Amino acid sequence: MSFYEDLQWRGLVHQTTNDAGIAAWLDEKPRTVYAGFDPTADSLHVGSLMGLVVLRRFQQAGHKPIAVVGGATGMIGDPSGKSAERNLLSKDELQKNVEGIGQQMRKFLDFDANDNGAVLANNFDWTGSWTYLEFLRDVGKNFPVNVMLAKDSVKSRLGRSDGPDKSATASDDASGMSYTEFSYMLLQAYDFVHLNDEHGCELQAGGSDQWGNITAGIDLARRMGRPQLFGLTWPLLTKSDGTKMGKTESGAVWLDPLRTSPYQFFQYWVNVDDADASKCLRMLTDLSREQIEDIETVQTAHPEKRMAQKQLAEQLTLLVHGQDGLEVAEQATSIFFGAEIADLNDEQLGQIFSEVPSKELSTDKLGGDGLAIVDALVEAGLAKSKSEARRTVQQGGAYINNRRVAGLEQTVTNADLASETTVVLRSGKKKYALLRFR
RNA sequence: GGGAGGUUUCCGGAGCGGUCAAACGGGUCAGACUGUAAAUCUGAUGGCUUAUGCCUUCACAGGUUCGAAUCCUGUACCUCCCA
Repeated sequence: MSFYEDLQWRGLVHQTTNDAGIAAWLDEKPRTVYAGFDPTADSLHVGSLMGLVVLRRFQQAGHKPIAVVGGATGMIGDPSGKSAERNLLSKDELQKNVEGIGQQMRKFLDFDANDNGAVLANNFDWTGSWTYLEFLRDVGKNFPVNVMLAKDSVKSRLGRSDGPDKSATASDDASGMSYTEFSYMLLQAYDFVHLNDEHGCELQAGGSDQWGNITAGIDLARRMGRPQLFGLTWPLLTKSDGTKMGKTESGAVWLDPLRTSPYQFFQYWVNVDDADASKCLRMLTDLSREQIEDIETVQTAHPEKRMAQKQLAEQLTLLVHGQDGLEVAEQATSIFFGAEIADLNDEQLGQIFSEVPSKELSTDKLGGDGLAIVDALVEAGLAKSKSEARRTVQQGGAYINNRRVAGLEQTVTNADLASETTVVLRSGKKKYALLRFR
């Protein structure tokens, strides 16, 4: 199976600018490909995973990937897929974000390979020093406004309902767009030309919402006398219910362990719907076609084993957080789902329960008869009042180190320390809190 | 400007002088079931050293009564109707 066929099988090809020839073109010799990333935060999130994984695949197949962080375009805001004008970020914020993102990319791309080492570029570097007049003369001149107006990304924002897809063009939220956003396309188009000049980049990949920007770049290159360039888009990663992948009630799922812990990250994937799991396996993991098909067979026969979700979580956590992150996530998972907590040290507990609230108490409390379970629950913040704590215990919903509390008379003593200083309390299925005794 | 009505525990909403910490529904929290799902079922749901006890709560402030969320007076806010 060729590289391109593999991409297709994985469902990573949505549209290309040359369906007939691109497979052979990619096989012919190593190509240079680029994809852009939005520096709206100092970390990437699951939404950006597709781009990273696609570039990674290209690199593994021998092609040279360029990750472009939009330091310049980020100052303007891509109107594609947005329904409203975007807030602009300051230069400093963007600089910080670009650095953070570049760091994360190292996990996906090899920047040191000899022949096809990945390149990280920031388009602010080649656009930041432009003057307005230069830009208008060199780039703007090559953009017919009527063509720009015909792009879906523009059309939907202007609320014109004469597009090919009338239903998607919600004319009732015609919020309009500023001249600044209108110009976004020109900047991204020029990126492609620049990368072709500097790195011989011939292919731009992006999400399907980037199609208009990609073709704009190809058009611009032609008008400016550059070679024929190519474009490829992947489908947007959506869930079977139509919503975006990588969002939880509490916000985006980030790749930065400080924003989304390895455990939470792992859990996100374990909880993916059955209907979406195998799609994600294909698109996002490095597993081979055979492996994935095996998993799918098991999944169909025994959905309750959640094989696809487990594999997905394991593969992606390993990729994003490394072996250590995966181990912590798995350990945390077994503990959060009932395994008894014992024989751990403070450091392990601290990692596993990093986002669990904790409270420090004096060691004295453990002496004598110990600390009454009801008081312990209140101290740990798991119950608002003693009455509430009492109810929880009576209903069998209180746990010390994942062992169910037998009754109201039970106390927390030295024997209950799960590590040097810490007792893990739990109320109900998922609510944990730590008591640290100093 | 004239007229009518409302304000209750997280929300909606009963309550019409004692048996009201206050029906019922929703939510929430526990438990069971389960695939770390959904649905369902069970229990709990003001606080207090769990008590046939005490304290705080029915817009706010006073009053009548042995006794008030319930009656009266005033204050604030809200809704509706007629101009």
